[in-house]
Amino acid sequence: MTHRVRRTMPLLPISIVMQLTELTARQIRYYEEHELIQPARSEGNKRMFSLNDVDTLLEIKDFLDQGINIAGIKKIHALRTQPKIEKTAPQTISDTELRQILRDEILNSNAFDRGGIRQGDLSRFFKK
Amino acid sequence: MTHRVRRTMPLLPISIVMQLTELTARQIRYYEEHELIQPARSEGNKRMFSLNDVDTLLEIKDFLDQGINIAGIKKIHALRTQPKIEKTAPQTISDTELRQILRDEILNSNAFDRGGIRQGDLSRFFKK
DNA sequence: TTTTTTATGTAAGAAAACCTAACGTTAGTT
DNA sequence: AACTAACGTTAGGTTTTCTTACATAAAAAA
Repeated sequence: MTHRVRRTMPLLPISIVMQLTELTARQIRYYEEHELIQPARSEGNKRMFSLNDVDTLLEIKDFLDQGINIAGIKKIHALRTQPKIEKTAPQTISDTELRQILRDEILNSNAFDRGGIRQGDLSRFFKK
Repeated sequence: MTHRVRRTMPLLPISIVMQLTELTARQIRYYEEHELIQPARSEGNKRMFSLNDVDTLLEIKDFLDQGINIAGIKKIHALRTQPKIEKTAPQTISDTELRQILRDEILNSNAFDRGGIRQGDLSRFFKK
């Protein structure tokens, strides 16, 4: 009967997530509104975030810094969670959309002199 | 400037800690009152717990189940955080106290048929 | 260059969560 | 019988979070 804490367990209130990600509450809610994250809710309707949610938010932040817009990030997420291309279900991403995303990526890839391209890696927050 | 999340970082509100430990808010506050834990506080004075705090609470729960009282647990904690016996600073634990603690331990050690004697191990909550 | 859209800021009012303080309770101890 | 330890419970107040709505700057589109 012992439940288990995982990276998917809703543990953190929005105030802590704000600290961890340096995002405002408005931003976090906006990203949820656009279905980039789906934080759990407490009984009283308060958002409760998992470590994975924080990971995703850090990733979103990184992508936004790279000039990719929310629509683009949404597609990228979709591509990752459902990367199998079945012939029964045709892809919802048009060629033009995909090309636009990639073009944005390339155009902005060296706009800033940043280090690695690891996005949304929560592990960098952990010491031990 | 990147801050880091550690096991000592205050992340969790009391409601989540209640779920993780299956303790009531009253119990948790009571243990703090008796200095078994020292959770951080938010700007607005709300308790914020670290993973280490949760660990400690699980340990406290285990000890209480074993029949050790709060005073005893407090001593045990003190013995662990300051286990060096300097001749300059004499121990504050009397022999009678120590014997009482050990006697309680022995008397209750097989009162229930439980498995290992690992106390307060948060790691058992983590899957990956 | 206007117009629209995107990604936010900000404010208001309500509700949930948490706080301290205080008194009640129950099982053990003295 | 009286006391203590370890809570439960209630009350009133404060903090945090919620939704909704309107404002805005910069970028994109027309």
